[in-house]
Amino acid sequence: MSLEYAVLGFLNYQPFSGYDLKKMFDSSVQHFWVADLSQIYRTLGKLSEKGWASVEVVEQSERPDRKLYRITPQGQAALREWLAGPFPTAAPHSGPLVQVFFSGQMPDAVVQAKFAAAADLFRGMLERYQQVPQQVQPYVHQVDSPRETYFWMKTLELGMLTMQAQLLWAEQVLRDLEQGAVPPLDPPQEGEA
Amino acid sequence: MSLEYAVLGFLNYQPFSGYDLKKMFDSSVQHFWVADLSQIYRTLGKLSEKGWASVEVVEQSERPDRKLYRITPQGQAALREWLAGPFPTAAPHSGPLVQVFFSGQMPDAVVQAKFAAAADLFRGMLERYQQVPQQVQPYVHQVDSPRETYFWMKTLELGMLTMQAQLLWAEQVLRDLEQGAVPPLDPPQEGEA
DNA sequence: GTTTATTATATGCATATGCACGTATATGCA
DNA sequence: TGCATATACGTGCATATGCATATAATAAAC
Repeated sequence: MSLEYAVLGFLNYQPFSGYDLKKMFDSSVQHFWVADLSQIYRTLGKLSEKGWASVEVVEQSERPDRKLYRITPQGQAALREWLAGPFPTAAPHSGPLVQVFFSGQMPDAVVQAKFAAAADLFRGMLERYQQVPQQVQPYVHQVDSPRETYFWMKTLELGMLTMQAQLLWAEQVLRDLEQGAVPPLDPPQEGEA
Repeated sequence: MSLEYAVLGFLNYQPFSGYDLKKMFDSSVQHFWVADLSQIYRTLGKLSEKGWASVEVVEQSERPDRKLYRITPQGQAALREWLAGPFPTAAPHSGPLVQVFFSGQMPDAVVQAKFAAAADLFRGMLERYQQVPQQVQPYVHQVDSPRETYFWMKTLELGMLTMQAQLLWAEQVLRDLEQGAVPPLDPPQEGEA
């Protein structure tokens, strides 16, 4: 449901085609919302069905036609209503933490490899997050509102804070493993002895 | 997909009925995986279809019959394989952050109310997390493995760290709002003037 | 006395998402 | 020549999830 309003939020800045929206998503909110292109197209379809957006076909020679979507007054009203409403709290579902929860069933070597990979992954994510300001730069100029920029940066800040926390947490497990601070597997393995 | 392995992970400790699994989920992994009862039943069905779990109907007088699910050797193999495999990285989708991202379109009063509510929500979550150790206590005794307990507690620790970070972050926005550190809305409103 | 909660299992339906694939044109690279 | 990539729009299918609802018995609360 939030994708609908994310798209609406972007359309409230300026008209977009689905293809351009995908770029906008990838360069601005990738740290908290990864949007599939097909999902964006489906959402745009729903928005125009509801009358929350209007479509204009822009013909291009040498390139496929573009469909420019523009937010309607009804769309703006719906967006405002949603933004003023309660937080869309979703139940958490973390696959990685499921693995961590049951990691005690694996030997140290496997756990070590897993957390080393996780730490690398977190470091990579952090680096990508650090590039977000440059990536949104053109949009910051286009929208040209310090207030918007403040909240955009706030979402990035939270992403970096939590990613940093996850990295530190994984590194702590790695240290515990090195120092023998993780209780050992009771039955060393099964089979040979 | 991870739910399947979460259920399998619990079955690897001891046989469970769907109803009891729901209680296990709610008292141990609620901070990173909230499971719907119907979803648990469906997953158990799939597990026994695959031969990863066997079913035993336990008849009870005065209560509905229970279906006790037991992990099979194939199930144990599948679990081990998954646990040793890569992290199941899922694309992030945060509805709340979508709202924050577009909050600049709302006046200060609305934003203030939203972040105050968010901070309250985060505080409530933190309190619930703090009760998890007591809630898992019986299971800690049953499973009786310091190694398992270590990783169980690690997931809780990460949950508390990130929740704490979110709370601090929301309180910072609230302070910015109070101190006028958030850039103002350009067109005060629309309509009257 | 009636409603609600607890124990216990399940189906049905709407919606969201991911991934594969299909269509079409033009450019650049090997 | 062939293949990948960028532009641009989608459909189809499998799966996951949430919520409502059905069934059925007992016990407690109002």
